[in-house]
Amino acid sequence: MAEKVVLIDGNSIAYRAFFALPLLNNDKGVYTNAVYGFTTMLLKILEEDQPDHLLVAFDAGKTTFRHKTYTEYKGGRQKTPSELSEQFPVLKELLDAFGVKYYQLDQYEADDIIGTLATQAGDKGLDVKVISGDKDLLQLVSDNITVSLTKKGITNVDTYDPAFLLEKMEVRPDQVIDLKALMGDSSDNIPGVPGVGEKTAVKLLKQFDKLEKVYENLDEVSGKKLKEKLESNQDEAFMSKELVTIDRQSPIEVTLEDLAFPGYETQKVTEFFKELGFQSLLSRVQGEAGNDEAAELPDIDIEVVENINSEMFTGQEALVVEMLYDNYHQAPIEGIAIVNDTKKYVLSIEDASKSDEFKQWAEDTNKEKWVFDAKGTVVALLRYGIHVQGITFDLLLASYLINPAENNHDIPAISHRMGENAVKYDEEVYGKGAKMKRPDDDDVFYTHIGRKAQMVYQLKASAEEQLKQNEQFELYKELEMPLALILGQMEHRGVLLDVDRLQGMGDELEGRLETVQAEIYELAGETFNLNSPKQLGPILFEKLELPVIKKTKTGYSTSADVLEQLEEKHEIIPKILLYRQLGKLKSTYIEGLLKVVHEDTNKIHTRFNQALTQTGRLSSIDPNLQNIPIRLEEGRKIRQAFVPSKEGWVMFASDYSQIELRVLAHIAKDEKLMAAFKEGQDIHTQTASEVFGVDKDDVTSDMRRQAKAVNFGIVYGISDYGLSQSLGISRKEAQAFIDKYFESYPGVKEYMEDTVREAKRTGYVTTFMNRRRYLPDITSRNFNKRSFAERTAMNSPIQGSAADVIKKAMIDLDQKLKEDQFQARMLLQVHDELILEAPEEEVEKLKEVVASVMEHTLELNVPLEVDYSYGPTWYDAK
DNA sequence: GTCTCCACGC
DNA sequence: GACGTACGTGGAGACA
Repeated sequence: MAEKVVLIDGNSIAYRAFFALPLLNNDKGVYTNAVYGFTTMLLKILEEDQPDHLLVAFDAGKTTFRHKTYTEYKGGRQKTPSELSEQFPVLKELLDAFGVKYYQLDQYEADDIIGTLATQAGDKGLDVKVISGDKDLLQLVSDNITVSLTKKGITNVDTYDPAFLLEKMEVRPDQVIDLKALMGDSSDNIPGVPGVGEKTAVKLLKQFDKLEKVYENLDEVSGKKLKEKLESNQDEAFMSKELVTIDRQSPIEVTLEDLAFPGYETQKVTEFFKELGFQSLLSRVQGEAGNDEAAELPDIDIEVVENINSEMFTGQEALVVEMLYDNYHQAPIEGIAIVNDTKKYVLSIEDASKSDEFKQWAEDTNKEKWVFDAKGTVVALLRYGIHVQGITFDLLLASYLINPAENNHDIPAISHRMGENAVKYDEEVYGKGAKMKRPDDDDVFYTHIGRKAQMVYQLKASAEEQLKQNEQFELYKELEMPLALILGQMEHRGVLLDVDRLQGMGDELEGRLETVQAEIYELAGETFNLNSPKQLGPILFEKLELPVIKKTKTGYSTSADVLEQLEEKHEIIPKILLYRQLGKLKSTYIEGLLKVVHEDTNKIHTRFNQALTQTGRLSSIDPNLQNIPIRLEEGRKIRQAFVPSKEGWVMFASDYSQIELRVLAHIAKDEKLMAAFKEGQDIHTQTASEVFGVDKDDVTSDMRRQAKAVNFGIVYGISDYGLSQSLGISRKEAQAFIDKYFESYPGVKEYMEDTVREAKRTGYVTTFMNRRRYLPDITSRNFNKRSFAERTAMNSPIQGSAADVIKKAMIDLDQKLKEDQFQARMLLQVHDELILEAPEEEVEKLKEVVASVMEHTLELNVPLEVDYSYGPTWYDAK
């Protein structure tokens, strides 16, 4: 890819920022709004464009060569307010901190500097991006020069390439100057031709192409008045053209090479931000990867150990088991780093796995191990016959609990967030994508993992301190940590897949898909790629002329809800829906699962991500076993391929009934809702009866369906819009439902209001076990952001507390199964249900044990209810 | 490789 | 009236 050059019009952006933002000042009383705005824009460019060359150009002084042509150039402009002009020196300091070059040239404007450099770089075939608020710069647009103009605010831009320019302004880049010459520009005091505005100018240019031609062919101009005006202002027009023409050969003394931008040093920028009081921007540089290469890390003293002996261990060490790939069920262990208060060791997995001393230490419950990702560490080493015990600290889980909104929870990112800089990002050491590999130099590799272990060792104290401060230590230590080990066992154990059965279903689907596909092609009158919405769209909405219901950014929407509305209109529609349904089953579930099944054991080993969701739920990847079909019979049959791993065993599934609504009843202490659960009412019927104001016996199935959707909406925190979509009603009607719901359950309403109020006060919401979710947008002036945050505030405690409940139940159940010496064991968790496998003969006792553990793991002020079932396959456990 | 669209579960 | 609307994962196509 061509190198990227970014040229910023410094004055223009500073002006924009100044006027777009309120007049902020920092604690020293210095105005910083323009600098702040400029910085947000700069950070965005660095993140998104990653320029190889970067320059900020400024205007120099009052007079320019243009004033010789026209003394009134830029006349009548308001003087730059002192609140802004005093920010320019600060802005330049900021650029110095970033290591970004800036330049100004006597008698020239920023435009000319940019024009000259852009032209040079463009000629060399580099990729150029110009950033400004000044439309004049659009004349620079070409195949490899884009110009981004600020819209509202500062970071919001329109990026013009020749096509977009033509679309927006109806001119080519070279016509921009003709356009300005004709219409003038009051802000620069450029006269143009009085009486000619944008419309007329565009019209003239369309007809005559350029200014010179307009005057050569004045006779052909339509309209007497216009002709006169053009005639009498010819000099002004040509002078205007000269004024707005950017000098692309200004005598600049900088070259492209001078503009090389290697990235900034986090340290310097951080310091400067702190000085200016830009607290909110700190996280954007600290989490930034790969920019502090310049600051070489100090060497650390690492001992590469081949002969492991028990003397090495103090009983409190950080342990890092390094793999290059994230699937720890398969990824080879590249090395092991161990750090304690005196030493740093690294070992190869070969040496470690054949060492009795290592195994002894690893499996000794009394020898503390501090790790990053207990689950991955344990599972990876299990493959080498080592069952790690004694893990007392997990940096990954700690970091996740402290703030689930951070999306990067690897050791370097956490370290940087916690103010430690002594470790590189993996990408720097390993590269990324296809080029990712272990460094050829072992020293580099061992140093890297040694540093990681060092970080784990070092950060334990402050991470635990933070958890305690947040009153989350129990959540961490008694819930998530033990759960990690249980999940690890579940993953490692795996679920047996009936591969032949799945294969058989695949073959059958294959045949049916071919048939349906042929029918669709027949009805469409042509063949096309049925999996491509882009190709399907035109067939349905142009060729077959079906009514367009919804559009997407890129074309016609062909989503299921759209197609369902067209079902009656053409017989091709139901076939497409069927094709989609079967195709999904085949590609995602049949082929997808077969792809990841372990070839020796026929088992599937998912990974539960315990440090991802914002609410505290788990997620499942590689494969995702939390979205195996159930709703439609056709898909549900996939579950027949999930079978017990032993002869004479059964699959046993147990799920909470309405756990979220029960949690809601508990938290909100709503009398009616609590009563309904205590009495064992059907909650959807109950809600329908309340919302529609009819007797429970008079609730129709349609009322119940709608009430169910409302309950669903409450649980998931959807908006009136969301509810309107799911019920196919108007937004007003949906809102009416929601209002009615709150009227019916005043306790719920009160809870919702309290929660939002509390979230506004503290900035976060919590669950039963003190899991947190921060909601910075809850005080946003932006209605959408704020509304979303408010719904999140209402919903997260419900969903998150339900997650707490089932997680705790898993710990209790694991304990109980061990205690009572069950052979039965957990395999999967799907948010509100647990799937186990068990010997047939344990089933009777299991029913009772599982249900009672799940129901009583936490006592709420409504009963928790658990349903269970079992059978020879997961399908039968329904 | 990354984005978009679509579809599956809770 | 804004403007994009519960949380996730994954497959396929399109584009670079």
